[in-house]
Amino acid sequence: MCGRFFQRRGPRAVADAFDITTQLPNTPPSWNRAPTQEVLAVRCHPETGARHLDPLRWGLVPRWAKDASGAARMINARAETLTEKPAFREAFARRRCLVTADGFYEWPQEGRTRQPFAVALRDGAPIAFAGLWEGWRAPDGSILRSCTIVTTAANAKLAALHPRMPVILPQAAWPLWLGESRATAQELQSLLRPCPAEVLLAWPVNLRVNKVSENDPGLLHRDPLALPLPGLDDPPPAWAD
DNA sequence: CCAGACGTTGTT
DNA sequence: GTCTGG
DNA sequence: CCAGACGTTGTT
DNA sequence: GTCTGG
Repeated sequence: MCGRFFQRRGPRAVADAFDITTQLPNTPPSWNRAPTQEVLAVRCHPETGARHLDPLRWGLVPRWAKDASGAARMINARAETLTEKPAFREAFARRRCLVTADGFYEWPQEGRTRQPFAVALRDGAPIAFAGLWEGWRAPDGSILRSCTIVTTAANAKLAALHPRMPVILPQAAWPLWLGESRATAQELQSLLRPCPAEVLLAWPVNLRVNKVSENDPGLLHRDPLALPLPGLDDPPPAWAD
């Protein structure tokens, strides 16, 4: 699944990677983005067609929610049931976005020690998670914009860590998912599959990542005490501080 | 009709 | 809001 | 996802 | 155990 991720790049670099020419938010990089926090999402403005990079709260709050407190459990949406679930159906049809990241964390289920792993693209490129967003009107009249990350079955690489993984969309799929080019629900659904195992790296990282308050580049360092796991990788050399 | 849920994950 | 359960 | 709280009364 | 907060 995807319950924690990291984004080493700042808004400027993210905007460059996603061809954003509109105004930039000042959301700082983070090595520990957690549910209920701000994440950076790419959205296509329905009228101008322009791409925007916007801060959204991670954890979708449906329009009909009475308060925003239940959001922490709506951090993921299963790709297989997007069209059925009342909480996501409308957003899937009209409010899709790309949640930007440089990688994510997984905590393997089996095992006594909950050794966290980082997962990233082998080439170090920015990641676009398939996302959905919603606007929720708070009692005071303000609008809370929130989002969720779509999950699918794990590929061979991640199956050792977890049965589910976030949907990572290739650049070619971005216009369709963002609604910049017309797509049927079936076409959109076909984008929601696991990315190829070969493009991913996974390595054990510092246990400090468990604590949301810990947030520095050192979280991504390989944990020297981690037990061997089939298909384990080394961190990208460029990331060793 | 009204009331109440509306989500994901994984657990023994 | 919209659907399900009673 | 993990970490941390989880309660009321009345007391000094 | 289960819920909330980050």
